[in-house]
Amino acid sequence: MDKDLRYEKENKISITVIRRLPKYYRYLGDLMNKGINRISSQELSKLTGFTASQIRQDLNNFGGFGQQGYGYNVEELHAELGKILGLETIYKAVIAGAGNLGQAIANYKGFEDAGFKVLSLFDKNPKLIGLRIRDIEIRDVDIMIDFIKEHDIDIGIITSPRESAQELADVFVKAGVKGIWNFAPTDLEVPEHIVVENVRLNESLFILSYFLKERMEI
Amino acid sequence: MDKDLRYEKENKISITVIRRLPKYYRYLGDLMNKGINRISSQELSKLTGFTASQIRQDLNNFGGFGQQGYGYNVEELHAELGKILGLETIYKAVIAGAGNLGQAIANYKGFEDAGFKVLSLFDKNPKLIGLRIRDIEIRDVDIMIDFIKEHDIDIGIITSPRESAQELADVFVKAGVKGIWNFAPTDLEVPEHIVVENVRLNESLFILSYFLKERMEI
DNA sequence: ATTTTTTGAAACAATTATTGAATATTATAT
DNA sequence: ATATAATATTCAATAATTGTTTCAAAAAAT
Repeated sequence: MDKDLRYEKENKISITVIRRLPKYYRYLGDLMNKGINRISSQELSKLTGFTASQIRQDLNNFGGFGQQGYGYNVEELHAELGKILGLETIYKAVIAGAGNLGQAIANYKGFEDAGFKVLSLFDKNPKLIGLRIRDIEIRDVDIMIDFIKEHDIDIGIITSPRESAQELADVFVKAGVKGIWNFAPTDLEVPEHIVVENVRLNESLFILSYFLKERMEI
Repeated sequence: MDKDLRYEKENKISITVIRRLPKYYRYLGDLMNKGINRISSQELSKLTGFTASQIRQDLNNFGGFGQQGYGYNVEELHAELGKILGLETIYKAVIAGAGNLGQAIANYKGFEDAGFKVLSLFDKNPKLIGLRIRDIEIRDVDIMIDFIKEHDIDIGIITSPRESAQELADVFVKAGVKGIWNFAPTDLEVPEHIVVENVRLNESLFILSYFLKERMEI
């Protein structure tokens, strides 16, 4: 297939659809754990809160996984969504910023279970360098670029204060990571081919505040 | 004004608009720090990436803050957005789950600066109880309900593992918090009048994964 | 006083979500 | 075993929402 055509084809699935997939994936995982092996869009609707038709349309973007009169096979759909989300791949990651947030991420087994392996943390604080979170070592940020190149790291995670975020992103890009997971409250400037996903804790809290205020006023 | 009418009026501003406000607020804050006191929608567009007309439309939902031929007064618009987002209020919060993530939030000065004051952390781990993060004490989760009632806490923050999240939410609701900021990867069931804002770290990471995979395939 | 800038509002376009018809499968009843 | 009813997806059409473009009016700059 022509590369550009392919790109267009892939590209036509909108971000709003993509952002719903992880939720489907999560509920399907729950169903699997409960030993349920069959589900209709209507039942999934009750669980997720999306309408049944929206769920069907979302899933149909990627192929006809369901069967008329039967519904969806839980295990199969879970696996398909895992493939779509790229969760069958093992990604190698490093964390820049070994404060509480960086440590929290390094500590969280859930990410490793999903195929995201943190190989090292980096910090400039001498008191932290040399320590270990689980068995992940905290190294000097000065050697980060070499470490990334050497270990062929896919994902750089930024959990530093805002001020150093762009600088760290530059190092990540230079070192050759493919994606950046950014927790700093700033918009990173990176080349087009680098994927950036932001976690905006501030914004999330502000939105909570907005609705709290709204609720009080009514 | 009639309560229901008021509600409808408030309600007609869509969540997609609301979710853009914090970004405007952030950039306006940056501009203030740079001593810039005037900005046009076109300049804001360059900064935020939203179109100028969308910015004007968004802001006009809340009132005509701009002036033809001049643009927007940075300080004034920043203040207005702060009001809209409810940031002039001081919110009292507690954190349920004093692991790395809970500690990270307790440690983050940025939240306190924005008017969110963490009065206590809670955990069931005896090794943590009694410790202090900055000057915030970690207390036994068993006394959480009384603490919340006594101190008239507005926001409950859940940074516990998934398994205990719903239970903690129930305690929060019973104790009378108005909103919950939930970091656990589960959908909480709470009464309608409680505001819940979720931070889905898992989903964010999965979306990064999706785009990484997509990029590799092209 | 004239030109330029810039907002705000309305018209238009695109995207996203819902509905309904057609079709296939399963379960039930005979 | 077969026919029938109920269930549930898929696909196309429609509706609703969201975003962009256009343009008149107002203010600022020259």
